[in-house]
Amino acid sequence: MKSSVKISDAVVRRLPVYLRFLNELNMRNVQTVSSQDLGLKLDLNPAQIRKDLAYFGEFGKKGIGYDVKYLIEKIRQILKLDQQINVALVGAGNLGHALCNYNAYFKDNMKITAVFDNHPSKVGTMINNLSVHPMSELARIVQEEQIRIGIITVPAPEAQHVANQFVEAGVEAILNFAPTIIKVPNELRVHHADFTIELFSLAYYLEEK
Amino acid sequence: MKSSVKISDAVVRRLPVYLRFLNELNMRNVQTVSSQDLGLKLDLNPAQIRKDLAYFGEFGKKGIGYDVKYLIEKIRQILKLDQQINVALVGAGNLGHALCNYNAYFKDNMKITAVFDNHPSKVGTMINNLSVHPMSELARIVQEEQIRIGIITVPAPEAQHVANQFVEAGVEAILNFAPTIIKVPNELRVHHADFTIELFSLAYYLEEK
DNA sequence: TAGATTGTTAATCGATTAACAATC
DNA sequence: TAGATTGTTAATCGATTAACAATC
Repeated sequence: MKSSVKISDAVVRRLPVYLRFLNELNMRNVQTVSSQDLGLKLDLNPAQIRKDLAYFGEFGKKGIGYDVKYLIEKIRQILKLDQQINVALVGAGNLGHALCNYNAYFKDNMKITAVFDNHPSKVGTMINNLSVHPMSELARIVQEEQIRIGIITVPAPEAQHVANQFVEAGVEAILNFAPTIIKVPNELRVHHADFTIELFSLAYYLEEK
Repeated sequence: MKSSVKISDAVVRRLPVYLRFLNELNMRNVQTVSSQDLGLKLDLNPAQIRKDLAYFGEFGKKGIGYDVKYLIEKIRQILKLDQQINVALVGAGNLGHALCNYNAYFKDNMKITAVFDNHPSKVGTMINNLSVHPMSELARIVQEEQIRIGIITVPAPEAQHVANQFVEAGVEAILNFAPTIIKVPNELRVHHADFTIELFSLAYYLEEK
């Protein structure tokens, strides 16, 4: 792993895409894959894939390609998915519910281990095997369960407030689904999963009527 | 509107962000806003904002800034949100449900007008005021209701199949929430709303433990 | 008029792609 | 050995930012 070189966000975001397809190949018992194969399937330039991977080490074999199992292991290490990462979710609506359903899919790396919501009709109910806690317990549970990532699935007007509480509780990163920009201290990382942007920008590409 | 110049996707994706904040300003009865103000609030470079807008026309006034109401109108035109755009959704799970709840939020521009799911326990149930149809009715309803955008909220293994049916039914664009890459003919536009990429890439930025 | 702010050009920065020696 | 494919450098392409004349 060549440290010192700053890896761009564009590169980091392609790693999960590689990982997902590699897992698929592995399940089909494919041993080896070339950047050519990957590029074809993922709509990416093979040179870009090789360059992305080369930031982190020499994972391939000239003339052969990449060993699928080995590359999976390496990308999991790079993304820190070789350790369990606990996640808390605030907002037990339909979206929050949907995300909890992914727990199975994530295997044992990245796991939603606590759900919060302040609405009286939600507190105490169960989502899968997790009970919904009131926000007053956020700080305590984040500490006790060593939760490192917070997911926000509340309506936009409440998102900043929830973010503040996550910051105070000590999470290291936030994934915000609310369609609004939240401000946090520099040492935290925030990603936005804002589908309204995807949907509205899609409209731009429709044919003129 | 200077046509001929190809507008990059990065520019197009910022337009909904501008629009959202402008709507907020408008609701607070703010008359005018500068690229400076916008940049501060949206974490963007003011020069970039001016350049983005200038691709489409001269919307501002030197020394003053942009008229909020006027700019809202213009961006809505650019994004084609000044006409109603009907949307179909396939996959009546929690995620599909969550998206249907946004209908109110979208006012009358972009509207989910039909929901589909092939699971017997779903067909015929109601989501808000929409009844869930079987997939066999997709083509007919897309035509009858002039649906132009398809949203996919089914599990990954079914996503490509649903996409094919959308293509056949004649939608112009697809928003795919399934964590897999779908292939469609070139004349269609596909956007991916894949939160697993956001979540996994977030892990990369956690502190080494 | 003086201050503010646009629209736009030029400069910079960064990301993608092509090309190819090295080598399995 | 011949063919395939990597890792990496150099070339290209595109996006962001700085700077500033124009002007409200």
